[in-house]
Amino acid sequence: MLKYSRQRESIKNFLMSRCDHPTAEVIYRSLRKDFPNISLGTVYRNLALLTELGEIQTISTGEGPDRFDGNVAPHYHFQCRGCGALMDLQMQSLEHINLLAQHEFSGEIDGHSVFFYGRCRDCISREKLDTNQMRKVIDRTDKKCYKIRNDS
Amino acid sequence: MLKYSRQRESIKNFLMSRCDHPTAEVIYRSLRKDFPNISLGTVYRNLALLTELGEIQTISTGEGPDRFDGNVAPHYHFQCRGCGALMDLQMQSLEHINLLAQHEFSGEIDGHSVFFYGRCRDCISREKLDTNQMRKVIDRTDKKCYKIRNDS
DNA sequence: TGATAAAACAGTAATCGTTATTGATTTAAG
DNA sequence: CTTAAATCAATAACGATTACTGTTTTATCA
Repeated sequence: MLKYSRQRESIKNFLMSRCDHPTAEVIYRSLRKDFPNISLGTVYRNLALLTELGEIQTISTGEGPDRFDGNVAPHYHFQCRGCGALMDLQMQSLEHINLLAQHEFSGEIDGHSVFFYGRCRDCISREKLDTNQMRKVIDRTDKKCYKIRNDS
Repeated sequence: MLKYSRQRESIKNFLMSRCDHPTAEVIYRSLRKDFPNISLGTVYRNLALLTELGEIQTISTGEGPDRFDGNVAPHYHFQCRGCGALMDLQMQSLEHINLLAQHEFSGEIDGHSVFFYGRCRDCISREKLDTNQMRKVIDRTDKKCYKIRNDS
């Protein structure tokens, strides 16, 4: 039987308030403001539990620690080769690639995971700066944190 | 300066002889037949070096240890949810998905990684067996180990 | 060849991210 | 309010990988 816990609720709320897919460590450091005695193990345990319940998503990037996503609506991710930032992509579903993969395959394909790589806008700006001998930044647009809707 | 090493050559040869994307541990255990004193650190160091040189590929599955692939020609992988086996897929390139991802994105997308999931043929057979109260296997086709050509 | 320097080695300790264990605390149901 | 189970904090243990150390191998050049 699942019992309520303030720590778990707080972890979920924190994740839903962010779009940068924080690590367990980042969540831990933030939650210590509200729960000075919370332990990293509690964070990991609840992240695993919430993932099992389907309330959040665990994202394994294959480089460094896992990232966590409060948005369980299907969507794809981009990771910047420059700064490592992980961000959501607004794009259609790629269901059709399952059929392409199935075509010459003897097993049963029922899903896929896709990551896109490249440079984020900020790193592109920074590179231009570097090649221009650190010319001053004139206008620096802020990073947008858009939400992909869960319902619809 | 890069110097020849028998251990490194052997690791590369071993990887090129297989299509099951072994882990460092598996490579290590196999190489101990030829090099009784080889250390796991040597295997890891050379796998990292060979990857850097572009002679092999490191595959991070996000579940358990990394896998290594002697085939650096671009191709996609399938992982079985039943037995965890990682296998090559024969399918066309998915270059076009980069454009789909780029469409509403402000950075620059230059690559992707795709994994497919499901059940391999062997696990599907095993499941049928289970539901049929372990009826005897009549004909069991062997696992094929095909090679995707590096040249073309 | 033999001497030399750099690279690679085996062996081992350390690191990182994560999971498991323990005895105390919190939750929810009677 | 009692009780049992779930959760907790603290900490130890774990698996995969990397770093360190002193020795051996490789390639260069005398």
